[in-house]
Amino acid sequence: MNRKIFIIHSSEIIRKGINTILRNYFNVEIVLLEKIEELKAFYELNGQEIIIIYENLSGKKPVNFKPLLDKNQINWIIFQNDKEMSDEPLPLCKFYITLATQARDIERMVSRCWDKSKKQPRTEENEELTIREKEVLQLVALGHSNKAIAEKLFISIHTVISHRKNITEKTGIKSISGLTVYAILNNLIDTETINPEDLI
Amino acid sequence: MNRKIFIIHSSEIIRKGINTILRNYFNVEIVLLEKIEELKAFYELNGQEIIIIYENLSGKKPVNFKPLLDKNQINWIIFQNDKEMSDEPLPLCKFYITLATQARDIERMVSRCWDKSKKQPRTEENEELTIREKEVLQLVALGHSNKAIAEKLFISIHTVISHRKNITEKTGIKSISGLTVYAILNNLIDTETINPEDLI
DNA sequence: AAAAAAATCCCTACATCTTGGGATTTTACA
DNA sequence: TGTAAAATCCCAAGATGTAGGGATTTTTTT
Repeated sequence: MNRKIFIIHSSEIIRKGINTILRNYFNVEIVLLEKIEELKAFYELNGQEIIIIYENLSGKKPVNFKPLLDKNQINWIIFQNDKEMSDEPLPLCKFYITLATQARDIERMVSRCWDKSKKQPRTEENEELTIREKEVLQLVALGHSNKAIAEKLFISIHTVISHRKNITEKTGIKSISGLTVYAILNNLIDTETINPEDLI
Repeated sequence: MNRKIFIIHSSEIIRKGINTILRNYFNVEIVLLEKIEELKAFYELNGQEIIIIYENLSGKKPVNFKPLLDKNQINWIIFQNDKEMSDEPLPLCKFYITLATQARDIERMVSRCWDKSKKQPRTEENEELTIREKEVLQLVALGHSNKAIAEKLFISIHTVISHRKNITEKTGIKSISGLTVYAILNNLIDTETINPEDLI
């Protein structure tokens, strides 16, 4: 099931702060919105698991998202300024973020919102890349097209595509930039010696 | 001259939010601190150009950093909660960040802090990327498609393509992997904190 | 030698990116 | 307040990549 996190807050600083914190822990799409109204643009999101983190400064009664996104499994986390806690209990929400909240607290809150359904399996079958796959990955990270890789390795483009499919499957990384970072972290290419401008 | 930005704020959310915003615009070291006392660990920093962004919530009279870091050229920007503006004028500081401050405003403030010392020498035909171009480049390096970038930035895909054309022209880098390496080397993305598996 | 794993090759339909043209509106600055 | 730069938007054709199926031949391993 597709998962998303919406961060709705009027302050760009806070939006980006929470985003930075969550990005490190959760491999899901995070959408930053300034106003609740912008959620309307996502009406078509049905049947998704969603966490909404939204501000409730000045102690107002918080919005109930249920009718807004009815087909989705949603949980929400309320961002509340320390000093302005509402007196009334907040509906369907057990989690609060305050200005002072630490990264690990935020991470824990989001985790709990999802934990009840299921933890990411995180298939660590340790699917090592084969030699050929590493060669292909290296060339991908060096900026070569499938066609160019085929020529360089004296194989057909179909084979290259097959290898890339396997690489994507094993690493779980789809994007070229993700693969590039992976290649750097796994010493398949070297940012010290390689000039980005050399990367065709 | 070595330049640094210190962000001092008790809230991790805000520290990381400002950091995320500034990282996109300034290729300098940014240090995040929770308390002013932690600045002491940097006493040895002499003869540097420093900007300190620190919180002054609850309208207290702000700290004067001058004696603290005397040998440095320092400027500071005060983080002030909207609702709690101090009545007395703040010394030597013309810039404020509030909760509601936008990325562009923060960037401008920091720019102005440094602008007065010296205008960018405009070395060579300094084909600097614009702010928007950097934003797009960052998202490219984070693995997003043009379409996804368009949605994320609330612009049309045509605009994204335009920006990418300009980026390619200015940097001379065509491939996504090359742009990713460029982004890493220019601190637009951070391999320390970003997991390649997060790169969609 | 049989089984398993790796490497090779092929296809189609569709999605996405690139290239090479534009044009208009906003914003910054002098 | 006018100008330049930045940001925005649009099109079409062709290139390239992706997703989903396969299949065959080499190597390795047991």
